[in-house]
Amino acid sequence: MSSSKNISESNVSERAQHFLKALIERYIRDGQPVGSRTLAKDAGLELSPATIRNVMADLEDLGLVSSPHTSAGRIPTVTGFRMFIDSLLTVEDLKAREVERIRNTLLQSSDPAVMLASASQLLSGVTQMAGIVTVPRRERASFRQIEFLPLSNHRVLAILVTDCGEVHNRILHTHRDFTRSELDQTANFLNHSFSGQDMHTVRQRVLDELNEAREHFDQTMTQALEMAGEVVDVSESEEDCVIAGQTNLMEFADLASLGRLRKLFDAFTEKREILHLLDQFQHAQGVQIFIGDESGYQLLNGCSVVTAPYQVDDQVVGMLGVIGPTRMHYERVIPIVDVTAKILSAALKNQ
Amino acid sequence: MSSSKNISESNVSERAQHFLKALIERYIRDGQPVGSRTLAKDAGLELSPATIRNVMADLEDLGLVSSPHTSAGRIPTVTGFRMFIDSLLTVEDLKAREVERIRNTLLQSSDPAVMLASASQLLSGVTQMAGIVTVPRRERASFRQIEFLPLSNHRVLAILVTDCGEVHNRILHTHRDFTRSELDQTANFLNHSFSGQDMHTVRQRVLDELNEAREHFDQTMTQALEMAGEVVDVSESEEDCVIAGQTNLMEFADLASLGRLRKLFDAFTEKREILHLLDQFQHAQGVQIFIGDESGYQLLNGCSVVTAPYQVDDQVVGMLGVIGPTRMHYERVIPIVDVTAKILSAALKNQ
DNA sequence: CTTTGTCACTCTGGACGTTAGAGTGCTAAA
DNA sequence: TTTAGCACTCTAACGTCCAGAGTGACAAAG
Repeated sequence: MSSSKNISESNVSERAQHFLKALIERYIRDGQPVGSRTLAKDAGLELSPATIRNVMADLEDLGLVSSPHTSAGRIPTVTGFRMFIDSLLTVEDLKAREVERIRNTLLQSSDPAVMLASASQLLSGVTQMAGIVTVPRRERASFRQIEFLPLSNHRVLAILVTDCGEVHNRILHTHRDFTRSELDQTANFLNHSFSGQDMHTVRQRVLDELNEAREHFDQTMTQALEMAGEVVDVSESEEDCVIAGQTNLMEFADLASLGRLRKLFDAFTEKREILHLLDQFQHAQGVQIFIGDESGYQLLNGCSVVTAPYQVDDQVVGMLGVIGPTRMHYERVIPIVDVTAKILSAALKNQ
Repeated sequence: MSSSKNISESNVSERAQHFLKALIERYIRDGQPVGSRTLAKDAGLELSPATIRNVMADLEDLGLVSSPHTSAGRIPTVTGFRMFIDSLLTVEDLKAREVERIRNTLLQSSDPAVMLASASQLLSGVTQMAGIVTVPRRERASFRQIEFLPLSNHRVLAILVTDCGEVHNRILHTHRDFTRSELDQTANFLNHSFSGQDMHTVRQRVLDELNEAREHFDQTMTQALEMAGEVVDVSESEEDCVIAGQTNLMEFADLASLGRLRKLFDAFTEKREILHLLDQFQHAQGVQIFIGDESGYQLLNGCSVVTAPYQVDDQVVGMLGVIGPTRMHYERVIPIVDVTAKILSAALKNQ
C-alpha cells in the first residue's frame, strides 16, 4: 500500500479540509459543480478565488474532487465524500419534537410486522428518499411456540410464533386427516422440546431426531417431527425487506436517467442484492454509510446508503436505513436513521 | 345526444374502418404518427396516398384520429381506439403451449395468496407490462373457521380461515389471560354459529348478539363475541391488490416523462384509486378494457387497463389484469388476461 | 362521383455557427 | 504565500438553415 494512496487527515492541510467541507456542503445543496469564486465567498475565510484554485488543484491531485470538464467547477469524488463523512461532518442532534414523532409513529401498532413497515415509511417520509428495513430472518429468531389446526381434506394449518412476536402460517398437506387432540399433542411435544431455542438449532435437532424416530419406527414421533420440519424449513424465505418511498428517488436529477432508475427499481423488487449488501454489515455497530459503488454494487453508483442495525434483546436481528443520492443531507439523515433504529429496538423489546 | 356525436359502424364506411384498423395496427407497432404514404402500402388495397388522405380527413372529422401537427401523420384518438377494440379487433387464440405455461405457473403453489402473487407476476412477465390482481375482500368471503391461541401476557392470537382457504392472523390484547380450553370453547361456539356465512353477515350478527349477550350479562358469551368482533372487523383492510412488473412501464416512451411515471407509480403504492377503479367493474363479465382516462382517472392518461374478473364458486371475488400503454398489442393481451382469469378461478376452486 | 397526380405550404428535427458566461491554469507581481 | 490578470476552454443557449415528411387543395382522369 503506497503512502501516496493512503489519504488521511495528515495528508491534507487543515485549510484544504476546510475547503473540502465547504465545497461538499455547497455541492450537496445545489447539486452543481462548485467554482472557486463561489467557494471563496462560501468558505468564510477571506481569500481570493485564485488561492482557492491552488488548493483545489491539490485536492484534485489527491483524488478528493474532480471537474467534469475544464471550465466547470469541482465536484467531490467518492473518496472526497468518504473523508467528508468520516472526519469533517458535523452531525446535528435531532430535535425532541422529531424524536417524539418517530416514537409515536412506531408505537401506533404493536404488531412487529406493521412496525417494520411503518419504520420504513417513516424513514422515507422524513428524508424524502427511499426507506428500507430488513425483516428479521426466521432462522436467526428463536422458536417460541408452534400450533396446528385441522383444516378440511388432509390439510393442517401450522402456526409458528417467534420470540419477537412474529407469526408465520403455513398449510401442510398430510396423507391423512388428524384430529384436534392428535395435533395438540404433537404441538405440545414440540413446544416442550424446542421452545426458546434459535431456529437454526431447532431445524438441526428436528432433522436429527427425525432420523432417530424413523429408526425406532415411532410413527407418532415421526409424524410430529415431519410436520415441524416442514414449518421450520427456512427455504421459503418470504419477503425479506420492506422498502418504501422508492418513487422519491425519481425526483433526483442525479439519477434521472431512466435506465439507471429502472435498474435500481428492479433491484428493489428483486431485493436479493440489497438484502445481501445489508446483511454483510449486521455485525457493525451504529450507523454505517456506503457511498456510491463502494458497496461493490454497480447499480448503486451515485447513491448512498445510510444504515443502522436494530436489536431484539441485545441481539442484532435486522438493519434499517435510507437509500438516496450520494448528494444527501447526511447531517440530518444520520441521526434520523440512528434514532429510528434505537426506537425500533426499544419498541420490539416489549413483545 | 346528437346523432353526429354518436359514432358507430354505420357512420363510418367499410373502407374507412379498414384504414382505421390498419392505421392503429401500424401505430401500435411503431408508436409514431402514420402518414398516408405508409398507410397506402400497409393497407393492402391498391390506393394512392391522395385517396388515403381524403379518408383520413373524414376520420379526423369524426374524431377517430388526429394529427399532432400539420405535417405529421395521424395517430388514433381514444375514440378511435375504442372503435378499434369494440368492433375491428381480431383476437388471436392463445397457443396451447402458452395456456399450459400459465396453468403450470399458477398451480405451483396451492396457497391462494401465493397464487394471486404469481398470477400478477405472470401477467407482467408475459405481456412485458404491469400485472395487477386484486385480493378478494375479506368482507365478501365466507367465514369457515376461527381459532384462538393463548400467547403470553394478556394476548391471544386469532386465526381466521375463509372458505377460499385464506388465512388471516390477528393479535388481540385481552384484559386477562385465557386458558387454552376456554379459548377452544369460544372458538367452537363461534364456528358452530357462523361457519359458512359470508363475512358481512357474520359481522352484523356478531354485533347483534353481542348486544344481546351484554343485556343478559352473559360474560362468557360477551367475551367470545367481543373477540370475534375484533377479528371480523374489516376496517383493517390489509394489502388489497398485488402489482408486479411496474418497472416494465419505464420502457415505454409514451409515458416516459418522469413526472407522469412518478404519479403512476405513486398510485401503485397507494393502491386505493386503482382498486376503486377495478372494483367498479367487478360485476361485468369477461374482459373489460379502459383506454386512457376513459376510466375517469387523469393519471391513466396514455395507459390502458385490460381486466377480467375471477371467481370462486361462481361468485366474482376479484379482478386481475394488465396496465400498459394505450399502444399495446390488444390481440395478444386480451386472451392472456382472459385465460389467466379462467385458470385462476379454476385453481382457486379446489380449496 | 371517385380516384389520382401535382404543387404549394407547413412543421419538425438535426446540423451548424455564434456568443455569453463560467471557470480554469499559468505567470508575474506583491 | 497570496493575489491579480490574462489567455484559454468548455458548455449551454440561441438562431439559422435545410432536408424530409406530410398535408390540403385543386384540377384532371377514369
